[in-house]
This record gives sequence, structure tokens and C-alpha cells, in this order.
Amino acid sequence: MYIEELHSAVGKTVTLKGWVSNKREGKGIVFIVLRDGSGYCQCVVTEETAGTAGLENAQGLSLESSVELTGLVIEDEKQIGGYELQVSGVIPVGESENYPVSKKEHGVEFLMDQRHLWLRSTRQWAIMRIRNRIIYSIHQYFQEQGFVQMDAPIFTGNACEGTSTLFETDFYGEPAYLSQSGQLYGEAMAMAMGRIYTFGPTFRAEKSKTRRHLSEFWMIEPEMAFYDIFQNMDCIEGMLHAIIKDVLAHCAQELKTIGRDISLLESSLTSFPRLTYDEAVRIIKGEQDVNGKNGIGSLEEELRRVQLRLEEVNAEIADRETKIASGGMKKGEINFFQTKIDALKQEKADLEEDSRNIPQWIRSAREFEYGNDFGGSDETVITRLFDSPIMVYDWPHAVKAFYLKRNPENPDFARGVDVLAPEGYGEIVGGGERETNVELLKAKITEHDLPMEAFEWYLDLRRFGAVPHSGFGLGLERMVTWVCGLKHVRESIPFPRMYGRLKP
RNA sequence: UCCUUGAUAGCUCAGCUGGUUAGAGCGAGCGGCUGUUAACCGCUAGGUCGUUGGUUCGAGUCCAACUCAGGGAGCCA
Repeated sequence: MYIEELHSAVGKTVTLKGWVSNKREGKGIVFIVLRDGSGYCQCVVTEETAGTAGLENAQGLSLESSVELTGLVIEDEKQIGGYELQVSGVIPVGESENYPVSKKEHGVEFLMDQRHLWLRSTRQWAIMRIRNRIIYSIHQYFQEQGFVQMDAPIFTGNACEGTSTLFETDFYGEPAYLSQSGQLYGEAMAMAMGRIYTFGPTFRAEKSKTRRHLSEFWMIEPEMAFYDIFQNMDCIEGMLHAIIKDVLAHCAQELKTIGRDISLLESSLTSFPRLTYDEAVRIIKGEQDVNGKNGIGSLEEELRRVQLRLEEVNAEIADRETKIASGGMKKGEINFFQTKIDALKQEKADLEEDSRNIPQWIRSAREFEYGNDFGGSDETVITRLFDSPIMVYDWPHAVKAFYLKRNPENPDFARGVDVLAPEGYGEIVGGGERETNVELLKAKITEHDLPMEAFEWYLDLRRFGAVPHSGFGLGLERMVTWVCGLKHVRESIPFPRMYGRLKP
């Protein structure tokens, strides 16, 4: 029996198999919070119901040891999950001595070193379940519409965009690169199957140390024959709506566990504002307001809010420290105060980080030069003004990839589209309509200084029955990060690979 | 690559302008108490202050270099 099935077993005696996620002990009574992967359940062991041997076995259980518990299921609204097990039998399975991940706060580095164990904690459990739901939802969305899933190669001989740094490997004595995108192969397959999507790992050797970069991440790259950029945007919006709806419908408990404010997801179920690059630039530079809000103005407001809060936090820390130092407190009270102080110090560190970064962002938004690509701070400025993702399209063709189609009415612009998530999360999707003209493509390949012979097969797609087609790439981890409201992508994937992090 | 912040007990942190034997909470071990929700109370153990060099009568504290880590820029999903 799994914990998530307990609703059908009230009043019955069942056996749960899992791990001790928490334990509290009293005289003649032991409370075990058992987790089995499907959920959490408090199990109560007393001498009366479990006998002397059962109670002793329960007392001997340590944090994260494994156990089989048999008992009567009762309903109890106060408990996590809503049920409780009154245990009659305790069979210890595997010991666990000095489990390193405690219930107290830990630092990032320590938790990352313990990632194999950290995954067992409640918050990580919830995030991984939401990630799973998002993956399922993506497959369902495309499969139901008749898209064919395809696998693009991981070893590639050519750089797709040529700009990002690649991981080089030795392929039987020849240099090969780990794929940074399956798109070009996706285009070939779309000419065979009509509409396809890839779902696989991609690799970028960027030495980025920011909250939104990984060296290895999973990307979903649909490619559709006979779709223009506007149909492409419809497809992106449909997919994102499907994901959000599914997560809201199936992951209520998980969202609650991680404390996600779902109103920000619900507001994303409307159609996304579609802005041209020109409009977006005006908003970033503060020349155009959105619903009465100014991009730079709201950031300045945020900075003031941060500084105000910083003063409050400093005052509260000082106040609590003075109270502890003045004596006369019970140990429990000091403990409580100390915990509060620890939390406040963490908040203080974050606020100080913000107060260093925000002025930089304001300056960079003010000094934004028309014609450039958006940076992380520009995305922050603009997305804070909307309560749903936004789509920015028609980019200056000079700053975008070689394969993007030019706007037929204004060749200075390329038919690319970026989807920026709200709350400062930034780019989660990049895509566009593809160039179909062989000569324009060749010119771009030369201009980007890419090896022409490596792209001959790709040019064949234009020589033999070229059709208008479009596609996009969704970064799975960035999607998970936004949906869960995480501070960093590293929590969105089981074992993150990033600059400086290869283990465990 | 650049800017910025940091490294003190198993974990999270304090240690002011250099000064005798480096502190707290959690965790661990032992004892007590309790249908408990990060329970509580008492006791015990636990440290080459990231590394190397320098300044000084004296360095956890000041200086330099290096290593590692957090955040940001660039680049990107």
C-alpha cells in the first residue's frame, strides 16, 4: 500500500513501506513521519497497539532508516496528508546512522554535495514531482495533436549557432561536440514527418555562474512544417497553457509544500501579450509605460523597498540579540530567537545582494542600445511589468541566429520570438520562423564565419521541397524553476551539472 | 574573462578598532519529561579559524597571492 492510496483504506489494517523522515519520541510512544515517495504519513507506535517489541523497534529507528509499518488507518485532518497509522507491527529494514541532512537550514554548497540525499527532503520531493508532471504534460500536449517525437543526436560535428561554447569530445580520433541544440536535425525530420518535437539533453560550456544557467539541461524543440511565426506563437502559448493547467490540477499538494503563490500561475492562463522588439525596447528604456507602470520606475521602487526592509531586518536582528544578551530567557526562548536571527541574516544577505544588483540593472536599462539583444537585467525590467509570460518578436537580424527568416516587409528584422516569464524569470523559450532561401542562408553562414561544408545537408532541406516552417526551444529547467518559483535552476533537475559542479 | 561578496565545530552562524584558555544554537552521546508537529529540560564530547607568505612583542582579526564557494555582467534555454 502506498501513502497516496490511504484514502481508500480508512478503518483497514495496511502495511506501509518507506523511510523515517522525522521522529518524535515520548515515554511509551513514538511518532514517525513516514515517507514512501508517494507522500507523507504520521505513524504512531505505542506499547498498547504494537507491544513491547514493536515499541522498542520503533525507538531504535533513526532518521532516514527504512522500515515496514503495519497498522490501522484513521482519518485525522490535523496530520500531513490527512491520515494517521496506528501501528501494530514494526519491521526495521535498513539502518541509517548520522544522516547528514538535518531539518535545520543548510548552505548551498553543503546541500549540493549531499544532493543524492537532499533529494529525499520534502521540498525537493515536491519539485521533482512537479518536474515529472511538466514532462508528462509536454508529451501529452504534442502527442494529442499528432506531433511525432524524435531523438536528435548528442554527438555533433558542427556548431548550430556557432556562438556558444561547446564541449569537445574525441569521436574515434575526430573532434565531436556535445549537442547544444537538436533544432537543425528537427527541421530535417519535420520535412519527413510534418510536425515533430525533440526532448533531450543539451550542453553548453558557458562559464556562467548565475541562477539561470546549467551546463547540461533538457530542451524540448518542436518543429512544424507550414507554420509561420504567428502559428508558432499560438503553439508555444498552447503548450505553456497546457503545462500550467496540468500542474495546477495535479500538483496542488506539491505547490503548497513549496509555498508557491499560484495566483501568478493562474494569471498566466490568459493569452500572452505579443510585443515587437521595438515596443519592448521602449518599455525597457522607460519611454513607454505598461498599465501605468514604468519599467525603470518600478525597479527604483523595488530598490527603495529593499533598502527599507534591510533597515528593518538589521533593527530586528539587533533587537533580538540584545534581548538574548540581557539574560533571563529560558533556553527554549533563546533557541526560538536564535532561529529567527538565522533566518533574518539569510534574508539580510539576499537583500544586500539585491541592493548591489538592482542599481546595475537600472543603469543597464537606461543605457540600453537599440539593436542589441536583451541581457538578463533587461528581461528583469520588462517582465516585472506583466503578470503572464510575454512574447517578443521581430528582432534585429544582426543579433540573431543565421537560420531565422527575415521579415518580408522589413529585412532588417528576423522572425525570431522569445518568451519571457514573469517575476523576473526571463527567457524560457526561444524560437522563430526559419529561413527558406538558400542564398540568404549561405550569406548568413559566411557572415557568421561558419564552415559551409558542415551545413550542406541542412541546405539540402531548402533545395528539395522547401516549405515555410517554424519551431522553438523550451528550456525544461527554466520552466520548472518558474512554475515552482525557485530562486535557482539547480533545484529544478535531480543532479545539476554546472560550472564548477560535476559531483555527485 | 571581468565586477562583487564570502570561507571559524558535522551543520548554521557570532567573534567590534589586533591582546591571555575561540563562543552560541542545531546535530551526536547519556539522563529526565511530554499525543508530539523543526517538541522541551539538564549534562558530555567536538576547532591546525580555506592554503601559503608577510607586517607585528603578539594575527581568527591587518596586507598580498592562491584555492574554493555565493551573486551579477557577458552569452544563453
